[in-house]
Amino acid sequence: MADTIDKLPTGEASSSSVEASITGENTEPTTTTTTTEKTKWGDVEDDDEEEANAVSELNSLSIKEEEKHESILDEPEDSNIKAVTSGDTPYTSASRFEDLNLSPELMKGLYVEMKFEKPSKIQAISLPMIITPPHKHLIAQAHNGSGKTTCFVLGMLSRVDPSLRQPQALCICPTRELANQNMEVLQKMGKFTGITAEVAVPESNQGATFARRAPVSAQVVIGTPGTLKKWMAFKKLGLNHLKILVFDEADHMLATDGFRDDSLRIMKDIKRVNPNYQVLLFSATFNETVKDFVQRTVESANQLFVKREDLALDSVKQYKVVCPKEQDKIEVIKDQIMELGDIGQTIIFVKTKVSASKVHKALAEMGYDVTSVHGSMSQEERDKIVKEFKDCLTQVLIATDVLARGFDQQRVNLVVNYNMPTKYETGEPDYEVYLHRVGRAGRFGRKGAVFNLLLENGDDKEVMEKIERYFGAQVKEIKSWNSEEEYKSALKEAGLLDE
DNA sequence: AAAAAAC
Repeated sequence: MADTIDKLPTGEASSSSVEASITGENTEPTTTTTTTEKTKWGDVEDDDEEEANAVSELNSLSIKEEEKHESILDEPEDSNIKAVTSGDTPYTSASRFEDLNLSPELMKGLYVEMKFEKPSKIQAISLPMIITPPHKHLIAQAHNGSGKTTCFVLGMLSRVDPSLRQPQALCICPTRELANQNMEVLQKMGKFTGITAEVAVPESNQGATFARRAPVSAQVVIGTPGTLKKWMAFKKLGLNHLKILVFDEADHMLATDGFRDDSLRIMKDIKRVNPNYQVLLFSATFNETVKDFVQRTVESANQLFVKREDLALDSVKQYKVVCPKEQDKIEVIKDQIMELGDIGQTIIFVKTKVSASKVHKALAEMGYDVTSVHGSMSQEERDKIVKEFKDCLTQVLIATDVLARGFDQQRVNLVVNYNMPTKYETGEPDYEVYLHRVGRAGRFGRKGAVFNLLLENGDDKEVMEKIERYFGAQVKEIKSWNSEEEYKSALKEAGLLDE
């Protein structure tokens, strides 16, 4: 992870309003707090990082910060988060990490290693819910780049008993890259705690050596579904002391076209051994279908949701360009992006592994230095390409949706949709994937831009319109696909180019 | 007609 902190949005207090309502007996009005201190976001890893707050007195409920002025800072969590708590446990938003009763070792990790100053919005609200007994389940939605990772990583670390050398916390991720990235965050944040952790992805511990390996003694395990299932099936991962299970990108982990079967299986196996375990579901997106399913599946959970219209990141400007032919998309990338100079890093998303190779080849043949990642590459190759990009050794990365979710590289300022995201079965827009791709830019409130490259013929224009309508987002059109001036003014408007 | 995980 980068230790450098580049420009962080700072500014006067930004506030947002958070509503808390309660299902259950008590319905008390929420209290209002206004944040007036300066806000400074710490360097964030993947999806998030932050801290938590604590639970304070058991008064009524929670949490509400009303706000007035629009924030002048590009804070990703500027919009409302609707909180619904289950039962009568009162929670108070944590405005400081000190409110969370964390161990001194963990606090040191937050301040010294992570360089955090104070909890982000989602952290302030969710951490008390995660940490406070009776440790109810949590379904939490928050914006891309707003600090979700910190919520669940801190949640896991704070719940582990360091003296018990057994797996106690488990985190399931949709890709190996995300598992690795989350592990990096966990090790950094937990650096002074002595808590042990292990990644469970196919690449490690394989083949003949697997059968002979000792059962996991690491206290936190982060991995991908297949490998975790395998470890469990072979009794390498004991569940007896598991007290917390986290699903990163939870909507995808519980979608029928995602990892629902694996996820349900793992939940069931843990529940059989430990009925009182805690489940945390985190994602920036929960469409109505998945939301309904998870609400029925993870019962009596505390819930945090963001309205669809509030989900788009204000700091990331979106544009669309209609290209007459497929080849013109390559021309756009070549003339308008590769020749731009210094605007930070770029990710070009494509639909298939074959397109990834094609686009890569086309640009490479023109002499441009680009790299690409997709799921057919060897794990070593994937790791190498991703690491080079994270180390800023490469500027332009072509990727399939392997990297659509969760991938945290703060220097990504530009996202290009070479192909629009659509659902496999229906051809309908994949709204969630679109939002996640956009979220690869503008991490933690940074400025960014998205160029959607649409083909003149076909469904692209309709797909784009539906996405605009769905999020109520403003997507400006670049009228002439080959007009350098238009791209430049777009990038200036997005704040990526100087006047 | 697919991205991803992994058997």
